[in-house]
Amino acid sequence: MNNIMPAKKVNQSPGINAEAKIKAAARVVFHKKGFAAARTRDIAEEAGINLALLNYYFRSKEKLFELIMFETLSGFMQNMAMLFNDESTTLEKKVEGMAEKYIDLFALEPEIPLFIMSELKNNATGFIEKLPILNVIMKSAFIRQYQAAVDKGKITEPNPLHFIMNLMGMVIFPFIGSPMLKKIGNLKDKQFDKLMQERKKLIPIWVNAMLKAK
Amino acid sequence: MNNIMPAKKVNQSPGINAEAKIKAAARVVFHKKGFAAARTRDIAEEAGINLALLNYYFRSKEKLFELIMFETLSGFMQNMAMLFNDESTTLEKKVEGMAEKYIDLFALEPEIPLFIMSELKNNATGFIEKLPILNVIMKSAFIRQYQAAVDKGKITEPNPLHFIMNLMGMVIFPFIGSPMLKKIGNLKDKQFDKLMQERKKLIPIWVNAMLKAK
DNA sequence: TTTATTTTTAATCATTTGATTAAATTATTT
DNA sequence: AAATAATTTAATCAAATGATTAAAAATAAA
Repeated sequence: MNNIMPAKKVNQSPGINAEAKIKAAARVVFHKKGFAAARTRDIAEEAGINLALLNYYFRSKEKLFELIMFETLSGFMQNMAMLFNDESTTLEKKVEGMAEKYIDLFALEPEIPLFIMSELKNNATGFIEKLPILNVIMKSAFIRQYQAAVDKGKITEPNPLHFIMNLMGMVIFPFIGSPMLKKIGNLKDKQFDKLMQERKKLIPIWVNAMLKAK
Repeated sequence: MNNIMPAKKVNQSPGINAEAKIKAAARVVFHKKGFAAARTRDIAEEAGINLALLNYYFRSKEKLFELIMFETLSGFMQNMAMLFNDESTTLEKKVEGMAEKYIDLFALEPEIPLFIMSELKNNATGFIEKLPILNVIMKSAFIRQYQAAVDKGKITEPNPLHFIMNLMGMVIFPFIGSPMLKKIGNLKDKQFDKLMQERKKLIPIWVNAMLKAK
């Protein structure tokens, strides 16, 4: 049969690279609807291509999803890995970096947090196990610095996981709960965005205070 | 004479029970998979009833979902409304109450937070608009107490929405991010549960420190 | 009992949806 | 240009899925 993987090719005249258009469309649709609610026809329409092309280039909805999921997860983790393993910065600077990088990222693509958390719960293709970064976080420079600060009495809570939960909760949750939060605060999108920008500076201050609380 | 004792399916539950069984099963399946990924056949199987019964009692998958969603949301909001509007307790006590009630709730049903946030994003049936509670939170006793504390200089951040985001983030996010957090911390379910129990006491301490940070 | 009503089931329908095929079109190579 | 290869499309398939129907079974009413 003709289950031939298509050759890469420079495509110039009619529409630009159809494969790239499908991938970009898949990213949009999957992020917006999640795997289960996304239809291949949605993706084809978003990409402006014939439905058969999707299977021609990516073989199946599952394969295409795995690609998008892996790229999305990698983008998400890259920031974390960089910041956590930077030996040259203080704990405080790492928190500032986390807040700034992630709020910038999610301000551009607000659907990423809920997408990642939802699809990781299913973990249909074992994504969690395929993320080596997660295994080394607890051995990162960040964790060593945290432990040292605990030993010196500069941080009250000895378990760094609580700290990670709090930091991620403060940074990520507003994007996950935005529909509810916008309703509670009667916020337009612009006002919400402004709040998120404020949080880039506020979260490090709050976190600093928390670390010394007892 | 009627000596026919039909030993057919006497032990099968009667009808008024079937409706309740379907509803309970729908709650389990919808919470676990979300609306899009849940199949009516999943629900029928979970309930141990014939598929046609689902439509007989609830007319459609959508109608059944709306029922479950509404009940789940109401349960979620009830705690919040009670605590926010209690004139007799201090801000600090309200925070303690929030942490305790919600962690207890989510420890029993850990899928609720992600379920609610995911389905609210779609907001297919306008759930958000149908929740009057959300409209009155900003006029609650909690908010008045917050503003008073800001005026007295006891709280640094003037916008109570930041506070709500932080509190919800710290309480709710760990349940939303549990697959990732369990992997990072190499935690078994029991260890994770223990961390959540710890947070009932820790969150009020952290929040207290945050409020005075500057 | 007998009749009527409610509940349950098996079978089936109609639509949706992921995927395939064969042909048409476009591009590249000779 | 002719031949070959790559890309795209229209048409269709097959399975999944929400929903319906008609009949059977159980229950209540007479």
